[in-house]
Amino acid sequence: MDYNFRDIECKWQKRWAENGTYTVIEDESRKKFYVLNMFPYPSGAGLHVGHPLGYIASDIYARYKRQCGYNVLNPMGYDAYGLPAEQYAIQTGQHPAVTTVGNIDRYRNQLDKIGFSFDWSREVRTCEPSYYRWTQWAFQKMFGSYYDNRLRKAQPIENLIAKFEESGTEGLDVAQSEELEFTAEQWKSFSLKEQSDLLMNYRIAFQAETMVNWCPGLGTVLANDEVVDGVSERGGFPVEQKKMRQWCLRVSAYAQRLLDGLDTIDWSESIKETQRNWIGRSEGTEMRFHVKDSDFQFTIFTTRADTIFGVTFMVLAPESELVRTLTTKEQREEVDRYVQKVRKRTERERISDRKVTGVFSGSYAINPLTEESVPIWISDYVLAGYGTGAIMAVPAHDSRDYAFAKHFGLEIRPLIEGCDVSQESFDAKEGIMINSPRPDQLRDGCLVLNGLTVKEAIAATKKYVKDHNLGRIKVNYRLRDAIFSRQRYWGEPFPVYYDNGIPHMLPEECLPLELPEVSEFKPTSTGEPPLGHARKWAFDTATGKIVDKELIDNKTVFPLELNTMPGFAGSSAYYLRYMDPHNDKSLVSAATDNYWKCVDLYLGGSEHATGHLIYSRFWNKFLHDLGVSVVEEPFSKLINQGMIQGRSNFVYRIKDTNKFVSLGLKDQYDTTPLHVDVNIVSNDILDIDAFKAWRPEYQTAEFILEDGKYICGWAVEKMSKSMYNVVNPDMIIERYGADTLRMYEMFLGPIEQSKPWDTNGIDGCHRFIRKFWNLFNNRDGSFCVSDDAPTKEELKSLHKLIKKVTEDIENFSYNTSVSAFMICVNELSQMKCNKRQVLDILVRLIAPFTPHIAEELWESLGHNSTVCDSAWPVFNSEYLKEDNITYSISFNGKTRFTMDFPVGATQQQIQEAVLSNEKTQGYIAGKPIRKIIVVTNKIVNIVL
RNA sequence: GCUCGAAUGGUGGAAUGGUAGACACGAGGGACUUAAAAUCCCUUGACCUUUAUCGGUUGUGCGGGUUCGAGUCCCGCUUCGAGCACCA
Repeated sequence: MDYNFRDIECKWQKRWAENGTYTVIEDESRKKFYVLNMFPYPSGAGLHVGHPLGYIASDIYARYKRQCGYNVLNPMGYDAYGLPAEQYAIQTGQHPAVTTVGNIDRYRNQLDKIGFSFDWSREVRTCEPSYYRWTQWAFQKMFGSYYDNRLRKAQPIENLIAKFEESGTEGLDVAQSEELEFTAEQWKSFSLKEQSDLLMNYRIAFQAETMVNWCPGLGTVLANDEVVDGVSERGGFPVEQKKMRQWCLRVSAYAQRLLDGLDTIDWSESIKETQRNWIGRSEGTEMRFHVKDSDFQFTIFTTRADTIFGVTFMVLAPESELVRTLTTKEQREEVDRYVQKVRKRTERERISDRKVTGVFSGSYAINPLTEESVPIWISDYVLAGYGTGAIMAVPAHDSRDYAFAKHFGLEIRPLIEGCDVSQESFDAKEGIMINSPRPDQLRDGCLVLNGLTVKEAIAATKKYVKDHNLGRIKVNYRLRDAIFSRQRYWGEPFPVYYDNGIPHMLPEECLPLELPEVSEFKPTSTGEPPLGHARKWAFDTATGKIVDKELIDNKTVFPLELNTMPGFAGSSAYYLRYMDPHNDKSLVSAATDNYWKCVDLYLGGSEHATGHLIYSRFWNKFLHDLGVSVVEEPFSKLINQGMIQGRSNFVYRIKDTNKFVSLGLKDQYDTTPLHVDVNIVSNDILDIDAFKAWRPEYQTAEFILEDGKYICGWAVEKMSKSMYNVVNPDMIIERYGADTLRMYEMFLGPIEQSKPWDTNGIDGCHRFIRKFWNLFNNRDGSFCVSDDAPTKEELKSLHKLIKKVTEDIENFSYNTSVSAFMICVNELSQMKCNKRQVLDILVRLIAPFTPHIAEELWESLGHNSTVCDSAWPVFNSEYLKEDNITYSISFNGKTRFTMDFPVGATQQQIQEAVLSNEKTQGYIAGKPIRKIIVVTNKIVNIVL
């Protein structure tokens, strides 16, 4: 029988589906292993060959683990909410649900052809009520919680309310937006609305007026990680800063735990580093400065407390509340003008144009240590959102302060021995301190930093500030709270209604709150989000039903929230839902959660480093505090598969003609390179007839050939439609089969590396699979496995392979194991090996890589079970042992001759044998041998 | 600017400090064939030498170092990629 991959793959895919081969159930008697891919957003373009790379890699691992006896969970689902479907809906009126389902079907169809071992009975879709019910539930729990810094844990908000009733904010140590102070009496005197507003300062899901990234092009706000270089990640529309009341998640409360957790997980150093940067922990000092001729004081944050004696001015962020208070009458007009001007600048302009600008506030601050007064300036190089929005400026040791001081002619006072600040500031945290004031110039006590190193000086100043109650030691994080509202239709609705402007959670039994139908997907004419179009969008507290909004009476029927949740909401806990996808009592049952625990191997792109991978770690930690997720870190091992880039081809058109010149001759003409569809190019040779048929305007094209061929140029670019370099997996499968595709994707290179797709090399893998098939099948098509005992050489070749493949899979080094298969099959076919004992093992080894052909051959070997349930072969080193070992005898790094020694020869025996060998007789090139070193790897090195 | 990672033939890429370039593509040559496809065999880093074999020199971005021995370890650069970036 010939290798007919189409029939074989079709047959087995059908059989797997019918028999539920990959359905998995919890089984306490077996060890679990949880493999997960980042679930895809089903885009309209379908899959290209880059998408399945990670799925194939994880599928190989999942199948391998299964053969090793693990109970493997390998689920798949869809991140179904997202902007493209909604944009499409706005343009065409097509409901996003319809588009999404269509795309999902297409994805499923494509995925099924590749032969994955997914358990589809556990599929989740984030846009289905039975799924997003638990997204809404988690949000409500966050609303009902605050973060206790002492316990390092989320707590029910009721505990905090009880505390306020008893003793107000006294001795409170909790995560909060701003530090508030009130007594129990004050708390009790507040109105309901005031209490509600105050609690927002502490809740983990809270509403706040914040500066948000407003994207007019998309009509919504965006999270920080959704904004890249001042434009929206999706669509590339400009983003501006705007103050809006929004739902937020207090991710910052978990900053330290998110940082600490990184040390406990097996992720790549680069992605951990990215997260560390994003969290941006910095240890420093907060210091209070009094304002001259006033009782007013304000706080600044610095990491360089040691430079307190070099402070020559202060700077406020233009958006800071302090600006209003500290601007004097005389300066008001100028300051207002400046603040207005700054506000108009977009994020983008700020980044591209870093001119030094600023304005004097008119006030002076008093240095708490020296009582010296220094001017307070306002400039946009200080950010309102970080620290306190105010800084002490030390131009000698901070390049930004330096630039500002030079521009406005302010004093620059160096504090480190030997540093030259005439051209630039000295920012390094090293050197010996000088220029401390004399003790009698200090306000109280004495702090002399002279002679200390920077590090010592920082510590000494911190201690001084603390001891003299001038401020406190403070750790700041760059990580901001996540803005959680989107003014969109296609997302999870908030299970929230409003009573007199006070948000209330829908009762848990009313979940899920389903996304309503709307007449339009655009914002309303009054600027409300799309849900403003929904008629049936009010909550009746008396009946617990969703009713028409005309019935709103603000007594029992209240308006519902019009915002929806952002994309990361649904993807933050989906790995938990896969464990128990049909549970309608809880997100995941305790028993199931306790069995699967966490994802053992997570695969996905590194582009989610500061988005999904932070949010879901945060989300999981919160659930963990609630007692839901038993393990604090959800993904114990993470592999980031590289992007598959496109390999574009070019043709060169001679200017103003319809004539195309081959690559090697193009320099002789004035040409324009044009992208040409890679699917009509083979080995960079253009299929001229296909090219003429490709576009009507090329029908009459003429060509200047070299050697009778048209050679195309090429370049590596992103795989995209507009570059005509998209390669579709369906097409590859049609031509070579899924097994070849799987092998080739793994063969391309290390899984973590980005690399261009080049269909040219695929023949090698296809040839290999045919060769493998031919070990079992004669040329004439007959099955030809013999029951003879295998030879020593055959077993050696086989066991070398078992060892290599097992190690490689464990190390995710699939490309080298594909090579190992090729070598082994080559050797075996040269030995004409068709022994059952060998082939039986070979099939089991290759099954994770090429499951279809493996099943087919496994069946023809006479097994009744599937090969995916067979045992992983055991390596036996006995077969690799040799009688004699050939040593290379070398000096000066060159092999001079070889000698054979029996296995187990001692170092001394070898040395003596080499010394007395007839070729040396103790001398080489007339010089006596000084030293003989026996190197493990069959090499003996001689030193003269 | 700070942090992390990388650099090996025409290409993708192999090498626990131990014979660099496995494996594959591409290229060249050959066998089979009316021809094509398919299959199989040989050559393939560069340079020198030779009719050919044999042989030699050189070679992993650059410059040093450690070592009997360095693509691999250490120090100093260069280039490329990624992340963060007026974060005080």
